[in-house]
Order: sequence, then structure tokens, then C-alpha cells
Amino acid sequence: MTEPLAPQYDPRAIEGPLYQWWQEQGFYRASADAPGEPYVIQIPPPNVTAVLHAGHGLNNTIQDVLIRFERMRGRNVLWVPGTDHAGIATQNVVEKLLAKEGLTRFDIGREAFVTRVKAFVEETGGVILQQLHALGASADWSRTYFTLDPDLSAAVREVFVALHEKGLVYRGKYIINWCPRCLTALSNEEAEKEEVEGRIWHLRYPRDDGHGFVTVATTRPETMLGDTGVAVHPEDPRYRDLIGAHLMLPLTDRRIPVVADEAVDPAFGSGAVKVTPAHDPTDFEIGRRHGLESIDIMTDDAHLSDVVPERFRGLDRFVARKQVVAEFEALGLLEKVEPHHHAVGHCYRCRTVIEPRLSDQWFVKMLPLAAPALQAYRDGQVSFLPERQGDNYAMWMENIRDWCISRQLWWGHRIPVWYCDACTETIVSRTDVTACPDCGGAVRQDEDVLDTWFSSWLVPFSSLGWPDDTPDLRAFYPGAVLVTAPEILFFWVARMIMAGIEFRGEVPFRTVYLHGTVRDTLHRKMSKSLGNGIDPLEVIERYGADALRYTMVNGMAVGTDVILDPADLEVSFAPGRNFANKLWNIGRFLLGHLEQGAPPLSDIPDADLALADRWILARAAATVADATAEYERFRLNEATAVVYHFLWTDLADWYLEQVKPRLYGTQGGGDTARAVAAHVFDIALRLLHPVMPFITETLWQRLPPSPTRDAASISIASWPIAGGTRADPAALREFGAVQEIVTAVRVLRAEYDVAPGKLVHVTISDASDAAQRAIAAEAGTIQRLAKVEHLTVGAAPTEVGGTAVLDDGTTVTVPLGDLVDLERECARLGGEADKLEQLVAAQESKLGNASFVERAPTAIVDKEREKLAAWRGQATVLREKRRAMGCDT
RNA sequence: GGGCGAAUAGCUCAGCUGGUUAGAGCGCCUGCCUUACACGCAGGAUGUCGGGGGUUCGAGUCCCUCUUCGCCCA
Repeated sequence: MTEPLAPQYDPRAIEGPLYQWWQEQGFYRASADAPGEPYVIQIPPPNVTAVLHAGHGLNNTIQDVLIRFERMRGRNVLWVPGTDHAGIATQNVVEKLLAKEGLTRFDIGREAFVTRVKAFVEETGGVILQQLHALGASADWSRTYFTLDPDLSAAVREVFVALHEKGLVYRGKYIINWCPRCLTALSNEEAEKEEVEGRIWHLRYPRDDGHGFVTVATTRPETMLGDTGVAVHPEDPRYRDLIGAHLMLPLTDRRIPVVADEAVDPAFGSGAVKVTPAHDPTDFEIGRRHGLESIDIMTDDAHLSDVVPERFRGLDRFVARKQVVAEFEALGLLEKVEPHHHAVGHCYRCRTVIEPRLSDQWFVKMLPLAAPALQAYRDGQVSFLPERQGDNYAMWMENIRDWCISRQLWWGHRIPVWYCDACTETIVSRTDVTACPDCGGAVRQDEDVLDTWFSSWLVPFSSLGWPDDTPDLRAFYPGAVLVTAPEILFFWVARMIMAGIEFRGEVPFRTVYLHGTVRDTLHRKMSKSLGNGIDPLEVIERYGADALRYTMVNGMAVGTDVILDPADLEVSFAPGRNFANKLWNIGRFLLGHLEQGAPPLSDIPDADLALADRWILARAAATVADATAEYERFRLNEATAVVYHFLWTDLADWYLEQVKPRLYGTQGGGDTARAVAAHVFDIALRLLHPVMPFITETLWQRLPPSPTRDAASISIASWPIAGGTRADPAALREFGAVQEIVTAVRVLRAEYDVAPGKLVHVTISDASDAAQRAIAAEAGTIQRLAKVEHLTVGAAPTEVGGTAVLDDGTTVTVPLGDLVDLERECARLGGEADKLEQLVAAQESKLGNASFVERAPTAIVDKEREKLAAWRGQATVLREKRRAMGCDT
């Protein structure tokens, strides 16, 4: 674990071995009776056949950051991983494989097919969980579940039967969303609406009395073959006389009535709508209200069935559409065709156009489940991040519709319902049924399986052993946070909340963190079909998991999308890689100087601390407080930024530069410097560990031993405590003055193109209190960092030089002799003076405004007065300086 | 059609409860191979905070409206 650091940062060399070591040590295996308040995250179980994509990368990075943070804070952490059997998706994959052999699932039969899918899943499934190892995921793999495992299947059955007993599961004939390619019903959530440029056909239906016709408008003309009525609004004057009349349905010999129904929008189309109860949800309702017949005109695969006139039979629905339109046109019954923009349902798995279809399905009655779930949100038992997503949740809950849970698939939890053919008994049972309990007759099980989400909505407790009362269940339910994408708010999150309340009596998590989507630079969602995806494994291979994680977290504010350029991984991931490399080099430098060991900071008397030491300790204290607060508020990007700034700017750019002479031994105080450096580096590594676990562990392992570094791994080391380090406002102020003086000199050097190696003289005049203390304490630092030969404090020099006035009036003059162009310096100082005078003028008018002084809080007014005084002071110094230089003569 | 969100530097985005001389990273310009790092160091330029109105002592931040883009629902 502690070989010397390689001169080059090479993530591949450290990440794999480190992950393996973490696993061997079992750091992330949870125990129900371990100390600490439990903190549980349930992974959104990926499809068992899925491979890692950028969205998974983001989702799991966030979870791992939270988990690692809370683990270090001493919570009894459990991150439960698992996979989902993904009914349609997995079945589709295997059906495609079969198709290559020229077979369909029907050719080989249900049993053989299921065996085949099982084999496929065993062979190739779960790869994604392995891939999460590369990401550094600190999940408890010993608790990995699969939704088809026997115990989780038992939970599914228990829930189905229990809900059936409560009357919340029922079977009924309704219009469902039918995918003619997957040959199954879909829930409303699974039928995704897509905007399409379609057409609307205006068709004429002649009256049966020969007196004219009624025009109806439709986007799906082929369904007219299943029409059993025409509906108009009861108040529509155009059609009032027509209500109760009959029409002759063209292309058929059917006579259909005109009915009056409130559901008709008189403003849409012609105001008369054809009614196809078997193929449209609205029409189904209208048909039911008026006793119209339902005629299903389609086969499972969306070809016209035998109930239509012979010439249409067997036609694909879209071919039939053309033919129907052609015949209407030939008959002179096609009034017009208009372009029409509308949303059409598509199968969320295969994008096939959904066919609304009348069919027998199982449903869950949602209202009784939704009501308490909505109340739980209103009571604040569960909250959403970003908050507005709560409104989304509430709106869905308020307009909840029953959930179609049966799927005409073979891969999934088979519905635990048996039918007796002998006595028509229906048996719903927790255990398999072999004979009818009533008549002893033969039974057959319902052919269908359950929606995959019918198992997913239970994982917060089924993954912990429910319905058994297990120690895990008692310790780890409910969870703390759910981290997922907004796309599955309804599919999964809302339903989990309902199931949690129904079966465990409390919500399954307190916070729902809905993160953004990973998109390309055109803000398109990454997808396989667009070819704009980013392969996280490729990124890890090239730049390391730490760089990937950093980039994801850094680019993501709460509720916003992450934009990455798939065409240029270099540009996308450079920030993470650069930072990791910087950190590596800070480590190389620092650890090299700590090889001889470092005394614990507690052994160093306060009097030995240099101003720079006090400053970096104070900065560390502030960083601990800020980073902790940001992590707690889920503002991971802010937490990262805070630590980044501390490491790169405070530590590397200033403190390490300040401390070099002491580390090199060219100056005394080496022990103090090593103690402080080791201490703050330790803190920074811990603060960064949740985001960049590998590199922080690698460096942390090589810190010299110390009583406060007694954990085997940084990942189980304690989180730094803000109160444990020192706030020191004086040090912040005074070292701040050091920084400002150094920067001022550097600016002047750059302004006058002083050669990089050339030493200059500097005079500080009008030094503020802080500046005086800064110079007293850190003159050497200033000289070294600004390349100053003589640093004098006193009256402003009379010779010509470059001058800068700091905010507090402290004046820095670099006499540059012939290097200084007097005119140029006059202009430069004049420009600055003008700018300040503008500020002063604006500030004077602000403070001259009586209502501002009266109404604004005194603290604000005082602050503004201080600003005015400072600017006036600076302006005065600049003007004097210009006068002394003879600028305006 | 209804609901929600976004618009801030060339790019990607922060800016949380109104009070900052409006920030970061990348890119760009200048100068540096300073023995931890050129994936670096030092310095620098770039913003009518989408348009218009309003509330307020004070608006990038709150309200209205328009424009453009995105998401969800019908």
C-alpha cells in the first residue's frame, strides 16, 4: 500500500489495486448491529443486461460521494446494490438473439425461452455492477440482490396477494397501451408521447336517410373500421337535430348512431367525432356511456383482423390506413387532409407506435395508495431536491390513474393467479396452486407476468429481507436519500413511497435527490441511437475514475444538467485530470519532505507558529466548515470547489511556496512546518475523499504516522471537525496583506517587463496595521515570492517608480529607474484614480440618499461607509502620487 | 393546450435568505523549462447578467410581460 509515489500520476496503476484492497478489507460491508445511526441508500437498480453509460456514472458518483461522506462522519452506512430483471428489455434482447437463428419465442415455447433468458442473464448479466467497481463505488456487494431472486419474488407475491385481499388489485377490461412489437400491455408511464408531424383526415359519413353526411376528423383513419358511433356535443347547434339519427359507416355495411356526449370538443375538427370504443380511451368511455358496441379490429401485431371486410384483412395498420383513405377518396367521401402536429405514444423500449387496445388486464387501484403518499409529502416526511420536483410529484399523485401491472411477457414474476376451468373459480395465492380448492379440478396459472416496476417499487424493504422480519430490515429501513433521475419519478420513486407507507408504515427515504441529465454540447440527451454517448469506462481508462467523478460532480449544480462533449473527451475531462495531477504533485512534494516524519501539531507550541502557519490553519478550519456545510446541503459542486480552492490556491500557490525554505532546511522551524503541512494536507485529503477516493487514499496512506491518522483507510477515517482547528481572523487579515503586497509587486513587474529573475527594491508607505504586521512577520516571504532585494517600510520614495495602492491604503512602490516610462505610469495611475473616483461618486450619492441611510440595516450602511472611506483614501494617495511625480504639469 | 424550468465572459456553468468594484474552469493574450507539477507558474483581456416594464433606499437576485430554448403532462 505504501510504495513510493510514482513520479507521474497514473490512475490506472493505483485505482484497480486500491479497489481490490478495499474489497478484501471489507470496509464497506455493513452490519445491522454496528454503532452509529444508520444511513442507507438504495441504488436505482440498473437493468441486469445494461452496460454503464454516462447517466449511470453521474448517478452512482453522487451516491458514492454521499455514502463516503456519511461513512466518514461515523454513520452506520449501507449502500445496497442490485439489478432489475427488466422484463421487456431483457426479453427483447434474447428475442433478437433467437431471431438470428430464425426462431421466435413461440417456436421454442415458454419454458425453453425462460431457460434461455436465465442462461443469458447468468452469463452476461450484472456486468454493470462490475463496472461500478471501476468507478470506485463503495457499495456493500455482499448484499447485492436481483429482483427475480426467490426472496424478492416472495415479496412480490406477498404484495400482489395482500393488495388483492384489500381489493386494490383487480382484473378488468380496459383500453390499455399495447405494443404490437413487444406484444404486451404497457402502463401509461411506459407509453411515451412523442411529438410528430402527422395528418388529420376529414371523412364523410353519409346519413342513412340519404340526406347528406356528417364529417368526422381523425388522425387514425384505419380505425373507422371499428367505429360504432359518432358523437357530438349536446349543445352544438350544428348537430342538435342529428342526435339520435343514424349514419352508414362507409366501407362496411354497418349502421351507426349519432350520440351526444359532453366529452366532445365542439371546437376541434368538425365538432363530430367518430367513436371507436375498442381503440381509443376516450371513445371507450363514450361507448360505455351510450351502450355502443366495442369492435376490436386488430390482431396482436397490429394487423387488421377477420372482423373487417375481407379486402382489409391481414393488412398492417399503416397499409390499411392508406387503403382506407384511398377508398374514401374514390367514393368522394374524403373531404380534406390537413397537416397535424400531435403527440403519439411510443413504446419506451422499442419506440414502436402504441396501439390503444381493449383488453383484459390486471390493475392496481391507486387512489387509496396515493392519498397517504401525497399526505406524507405535504407533512414533510419526504422532501425533494430540487424542491420544485415536489410539485411534480404532488400533481401526479392528485391525478393518479390506476396502474396496469400485467404484461404479456414471459420474463418476469408470473402473476400468482390460477383459474379452474371446471368451476370457473379464480384463485389468488401466495403459494403455487396445483388443484382447485373448490372442486379439485385442474388449474392453469395466469399466462402473464407483472410489470417490472411491480418488483422495483418494493426494493427499499424487499432488498432487506421483507416480508421476513430480519435484523437488516429493522436496522436499515427506512433509507436516508434516494438519488435518481427525474425520468423515473413516477415509474419508481412515487410508487416506492406508496409501497413503503402501505407495507412498512413509513416513507422509504427522507430526501429524494433528483439530479440532472448528462447531455452533449447541443444539449441532447446522450443515447446509443444518436451516437453521442460517453463511455465512462473509456474515460476512466484515459483519465482515471477520480477525474471522471470530479468532472461530473463539479459540473453539476442541484437540479441542472451536466454538459459534456463526447467528441472531445480531452476538453470535457481536463479539469478533473489537471486537478488530480496537481494533487499528485502536491503529494510528491510534501510527502518527500515528510519522509523524516512530522511531529503531531498538538506538540507544536502556538508561539512557534509562523503567520503563514496560522493562516493556513485558519483557512483549513474555514474550508472544513464550508465543505461540510455544502456536502450536507447536497451542493456537491460547491463542496468540491471549496476544497479545490484550498488545495490549489491556498496550499499549493501560497503555503507551500512560503514553507519551502523551512522544508529545505535553509531556515529553522522545519518541524513546525512539517507538522502544519502534514496536518492541513491530511484535512484536505479527507474533505476531498468522497469525490476523489483513489488519489486521496493513495496520498493519505503515505502521510507520516500520527495519533489522528489511526484508521486503516482514509475511507473509514473520521471526518474533520470544524471546531477542531483554529479560526484566526487576524492571521487571515495579515497574511492577506502579504498576498496583496506580493501580488502588487508582481503586477508592477509585469507592467514594466522586469526580467523574471531580476531582483527589485520595494518601499511600502502608508502601511496599514495589518500590512505592518505582515511585513514584520513575513518580510522574507514577500521578498522571495516577489523577488525583492530590499524591502523598506517608510515614507513614499521620491524617485520615479511604479506604484500600487492596496484597498487599505497601503502603498507599494517599486523604484524602477529608467525602466519606468513616466508618462505611462502617470496614465496608469490616472486611470486607476478615475475608476476610484467614479466609485467614490457613486458611493457618495448612495450614502447621501437619506432613505438609504434610514431604511437599510445599520450593518449595511456601516459597510458602505467603510468602502467609501477606503476608496477615498486610495484615490487620495493616487492623486498625491501623481502630483509628486509631476504628472499634471 | 396546461404546468415547470432555463437564458450571466468565446465555451460549460456558479452566484443559495435582494446590499460583491459580478465569479470559476476551459479557451484566448503576454512572459517564464523557478530542482512537486508546462496536465505547470506569474500576469492579463473579455460581461448593456436575453428585451421591456415594475416593486424597493437598493435588483443578476423579487413581480409582470415579451422573445428564445428545454423538460413534464394532456
